[in-house]
Amino acid sequence: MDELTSLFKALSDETRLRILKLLESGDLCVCDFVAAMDMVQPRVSFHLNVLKKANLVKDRKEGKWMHYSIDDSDMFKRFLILSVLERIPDEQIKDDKKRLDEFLKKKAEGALPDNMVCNSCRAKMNNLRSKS
Amino acid sequence: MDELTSLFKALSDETRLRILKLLESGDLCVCDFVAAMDMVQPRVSFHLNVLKKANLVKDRKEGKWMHYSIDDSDMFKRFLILSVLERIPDEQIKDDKKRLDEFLKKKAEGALPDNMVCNSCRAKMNNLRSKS
DNA sequence: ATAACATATAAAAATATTTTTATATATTAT
DNA sequence: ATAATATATAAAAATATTTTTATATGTTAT
Repeated sequence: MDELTSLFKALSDETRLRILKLLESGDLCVCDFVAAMDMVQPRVSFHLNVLKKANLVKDRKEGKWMHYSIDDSDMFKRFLILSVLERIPDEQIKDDKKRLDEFLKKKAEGALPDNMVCNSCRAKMNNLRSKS
Repeated sequence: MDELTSLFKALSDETRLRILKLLESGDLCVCDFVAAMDMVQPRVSFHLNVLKKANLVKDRKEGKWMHYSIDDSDMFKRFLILSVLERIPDEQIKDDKKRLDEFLKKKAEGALPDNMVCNSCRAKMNNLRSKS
């Protein structure tokens, strides 16, 4: 029964639902969450870890960055996540989204040297640049 | 988001999953849970209340007894409950079931006067009596 | 090598949940 | 009316989770 309870426990926290909602449109690294949710980094890492232990997200290391994304390898969890995402209107995380976009834009505008930005971040930055 | 988190919070506790599993085969009153799970009554009432607030169970008063049953009026919750029930093998609550059956049998054998047993309890007792 | 950075982890503090114990309320029996 | 029973609720104690603060680890830049 432990697997079930820890799965639901992972989903029973607002901060973690905000994380899943942010991941809806693609993977993010820890510092993106920190900026988007305006939280200190260990707090974000703590929640990412809860989600990871429940197999709701997976991580991938890219240089010194750690990227998190939704783990949809299990049907039931996948269904749960979809149900959750569709029940949280975008409106509810608009502040997070706004801060995230600003952060990504700032990253892009900072004209940081190539080696300070990982590949997937650069892709997102370019995407943002072409929009504005 | 509160409705979602309190729904998952309600499902994130082993005691409450045991309650749902016991309710799989029909409604029960508080004293049935107390006997089945071998717990003090306020503890059972506390968990029933959490489930009720999350609209996972509903209650019905019958004389001095309070009967609880699964609330399947909402599709999503219904699906969640079914998913949970099918993921908990009967084996895992066999002790609860055993104590419940013994309690119901004892109720029946006690030859309690009619007015001490509510209608739905009597139905279950008769059912048990005919089995043994 | 040293510094800067991203992230993880540990320990302490703050907060929330659960459990227990005691008591209140409502219903039915005597 | 009074006693007995079923359940609810409140307060205190126990436990678990979350947040913060400080520090460790690993990676890349200088």
